[in-house]
Amino acid sequence: MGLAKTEMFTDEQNEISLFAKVFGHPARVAILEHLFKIDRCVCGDLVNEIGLAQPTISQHLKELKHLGLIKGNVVGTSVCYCINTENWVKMKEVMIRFLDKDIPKPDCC
Amino acid sequence: MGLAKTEMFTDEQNEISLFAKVFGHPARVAILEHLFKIDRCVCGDLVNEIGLAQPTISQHLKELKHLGLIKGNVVGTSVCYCINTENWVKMKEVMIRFLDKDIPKPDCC
DNA sequence: ATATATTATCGTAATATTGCAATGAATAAA
DNA sequence: TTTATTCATTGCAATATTACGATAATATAT
Repeated sequence: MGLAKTEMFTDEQNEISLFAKVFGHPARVAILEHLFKIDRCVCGDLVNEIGLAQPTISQHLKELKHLGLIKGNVVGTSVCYCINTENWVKMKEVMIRFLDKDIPKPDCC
Repeated sequence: MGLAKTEMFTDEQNEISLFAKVFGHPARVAILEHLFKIDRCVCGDLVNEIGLAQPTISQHLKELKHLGLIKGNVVGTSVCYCINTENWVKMKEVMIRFLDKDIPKPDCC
């Protein structure tokens, strides 16, 4: 059905999957890496930087913003985007808690 | 077109997005967490544990296996799955390098 | 007011994902 | 050999995602 049955999972499992899903496209990874690299806020040169069409970039930005990982401020006719550092740190804690489990004995089967 | 243009991104960006995509469904998160929890290898009780139909679980397992994050050994009529610890550590390094960037100054825009 | 620039939204086509019933393959037990 | 058990695979329907052209919305400049 193309629809994840979220009701049968814990809130944490659903949260992890939502964060992971937004990282599940290289364009969004590239947008985030560029925002980190230039440190200060950014506007629409993401289109030039990445090479996808403007509506496509805009759509990816929307998803990142919707999850709270970036912020966008209107500056004149353009929009300045930047990392939402507070939420990024929270997300990082959730994801690292998931990734950083005790490793079981090797060759368990 | 529903098709990511992977050729315009770096290998690392594509790798990150592939790992993230597999975590982008709560069932796969739940499978992995259960495999970590019971520490020793696991077979088909994942269906009971999670509550999705057997073909659905089997499909998710296939994706996790395809990415190398789990291993599966045939034991009689059942199959024992476990974390592929070596690859998990490698994946973790890639993901944490992505997540753990220097945080820019707050309120940059 | 008009023109320009920038970004968001809408609509649409192509493809991917999710979930499961039905079925198949393999092994173990009777 | 027959039957039961377990898991994989196939096929399909429903939904989601990706990408972009066209267009709307907003603000600035002339």
